[in-house]
Amino acid sequence: MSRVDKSAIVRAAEEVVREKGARKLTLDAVAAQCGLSKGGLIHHFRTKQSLLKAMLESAIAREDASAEACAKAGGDLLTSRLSSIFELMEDDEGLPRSLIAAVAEDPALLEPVKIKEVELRSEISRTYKDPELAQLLILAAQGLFFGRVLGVVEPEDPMLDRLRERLLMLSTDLA
Amino acid sequence: MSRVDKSAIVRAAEEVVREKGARKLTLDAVAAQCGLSKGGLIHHFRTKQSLLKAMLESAIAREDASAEACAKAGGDLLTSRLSSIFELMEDDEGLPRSLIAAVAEDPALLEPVKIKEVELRSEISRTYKDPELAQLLILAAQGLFFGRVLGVVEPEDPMLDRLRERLLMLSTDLA
DNA sequence: ACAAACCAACCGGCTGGTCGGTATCTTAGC
DNA sequence: GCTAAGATACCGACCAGCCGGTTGGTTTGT
Repeated sequence: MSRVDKSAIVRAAEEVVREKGARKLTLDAVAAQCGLSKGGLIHHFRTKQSLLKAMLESAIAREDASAEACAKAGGDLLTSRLSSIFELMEDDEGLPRSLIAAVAEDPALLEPVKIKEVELRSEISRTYKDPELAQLLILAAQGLFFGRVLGVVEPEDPMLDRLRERLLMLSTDLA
Repeated sequence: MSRVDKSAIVRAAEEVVREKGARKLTLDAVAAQCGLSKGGLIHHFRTKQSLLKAMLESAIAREDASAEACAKAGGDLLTSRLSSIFELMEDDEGLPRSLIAAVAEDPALLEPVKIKEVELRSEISRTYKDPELAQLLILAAQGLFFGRVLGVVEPEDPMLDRLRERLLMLSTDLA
């Protein structure tokens, strides 16, 4: 066993980005955050890129899990996805932070995100009578999400709740 | 007179980000791009932060000008804003690139963007009977916009045109 | 004993920014 | 109109700190 595992390192990296910004996401900073030497950190992730990749994968997995949980609870595709986006927003901002860090470092790292997105779109096209409108609802949620990522939307903004309500309403109308 | 002016430097910086990514936006790279030595560049922008700031301001000004032009042509507030977002997307990606570079370097640089956003929101609340729905339309366009910034939406995607049509339709319905 | 986990010192390249100088332009006084 | 003087634009060598990654070794678990 090890004192820390990979997921703890990923969390530490997210914490660093949240506290100091994507530009300050250095191996030293991550190592310090999880009480490891840089050498120890490198033992787990041989390059910084591989750490970024793990951060993205972890965030994607979390979003998928969240959407699936909502789907299990009876929500349709659109509602599940919308809920998971909002959950990510309220939650910990792990994905957004990872996104910024990754895209700044190397845009190619976003490939898995892109693939997920394309899958979602085709799934929507297959499921809904009016796929464009369904798309737009997802996009609106994502727009809000990015607004929070960039810090242009305050977390406490009451408008946020109203918009979520409205989106979920429109979503059930569509089903 | 000078061989190059500040706006030329800003354009060069955008070009660097577009070609090499936000992480490679270095003073040396920008200097090379506009045929200047680093010393010459520093003469115009004393720090990298001030260059980033100028990039953001330039991008914001461009978007405002675009929206205003559309408003002059008879569009209402929402339609104008939607059009300007789509125009930015097709155009040169100056703003998106600047956004990424800035947020990676120092999130505080986004303050002016945030202010603009808040203004727009209150303007929408004042103008429309159903401000939430108007908000959602803007957000959807922004979501699309960020999708392009991150490279998860292809520029040639035919869906893009359909979504734009749809958004503009919904916008005129709302007016 | 063997491997995996971890550490601390170190290195080379990059990057933001400085510095001392040169070239080009502007202005003033004659 | 000409020139001296000051300002502005620009150059390129240089530096100090940072950062990703290496290495050679020590500890820890089995």
